[in-house]
Amino acid sequence: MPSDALSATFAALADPTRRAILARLALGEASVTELAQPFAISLPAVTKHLKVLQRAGLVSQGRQAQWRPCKLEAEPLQNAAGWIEQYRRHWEQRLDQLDDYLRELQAQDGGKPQG
Amino acid sequence: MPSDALSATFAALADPTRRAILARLALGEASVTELAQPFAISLPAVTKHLKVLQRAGLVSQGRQAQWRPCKLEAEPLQNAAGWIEQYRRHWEQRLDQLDDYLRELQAQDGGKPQG
DNA sequence: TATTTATTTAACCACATAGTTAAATATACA
DNA sequence: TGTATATTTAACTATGTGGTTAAATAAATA
Repeated sequence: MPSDALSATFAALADPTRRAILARLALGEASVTELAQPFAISLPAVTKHLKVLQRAGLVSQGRQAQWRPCKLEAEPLQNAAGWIEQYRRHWEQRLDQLDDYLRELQAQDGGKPQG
Repeated sequence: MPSDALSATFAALADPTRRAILARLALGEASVTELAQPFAISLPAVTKHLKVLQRAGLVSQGRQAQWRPCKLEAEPLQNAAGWIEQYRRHWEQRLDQLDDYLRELQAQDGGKPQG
C-alpha cells in the first residue's frame, strides 16, 4: 500500500476509466453525472474513481447546489512527468551506444553480471 | 484489472520498490539478488516485482549460467511520458491565464480585467 | 553424484481495488 | 411539507497485489 505522492499519482493513472475522466476534465469542469455518462458503470463506481483521483490530488471538487463540479488539478502530473523524463535517454538511445560499449568492456573480463 | 499497455506501465510505476529497481537498472544490468540487496524484502517478493515490470515491458531478463540478468527496457515509458505531456499546459498555466481571461470575459460580459 | 548458489513456484495471508445494489444525504423546487 | 435530482456511503463480492515461508528448479562445482 504505497502512499507516497508519486505512487498515488501513477496508481491513479493506471486505470483507463480514470484517464478518460481526466481527459474529459481537461476540457473543463463537469459534474459527477456528466463524468459517468460515457461509461457503462454505476455512479458509485465513478465516485470511487474520483476519490482515487482526489487522493492523488489530480481532481478537486467544488459545490454548486446539489452538484459537485469536478476540476482537473494537473500539478501532480508534473512530478510524474519529471520522474519519467529521467529515463528519456534510455529510450532515445542517444547514449545507448555508450552503454553498449561499456557492457562490452565488462563482458571481456568475466562472465558474471556484477554491478 | 486493466490490461492495456499504458495501464500496465503506470501500474508498474506505482510502487516505490519497482521505481527503485528501475533506477538501479538504469545504471546497468543486474542479477535478481543484486536488485534485491537494498531492500528489506524476500527474494520471491523481488521476483514478483520483476514479473510486474516484465509484464509492462519495462524489464527483460537474459540467461547467464544460474543468473538471470535483468535489463531496463525504457520504451514503454515513452508512451507514458507522451500521455502525461498532453496535460503540460494545465500545470504550466501559460495558457491557463488565457483561460481565466476568457472566462472572465464571459462572466463580466464586457468588463476589462487588469493585467 | 552430491552440494552450493541463484531464482522461481506454490500456498498462504492481509489488504486494496473495482464493481455491484440499496440506502442515506444534500439541495432545489412545487 | 413533500418530492425530485445529484451524489455519497454502506455492505457485499471477486480479484489483484505485496508480502511471507517452504519447496522446486537450474546451473556450476567439489
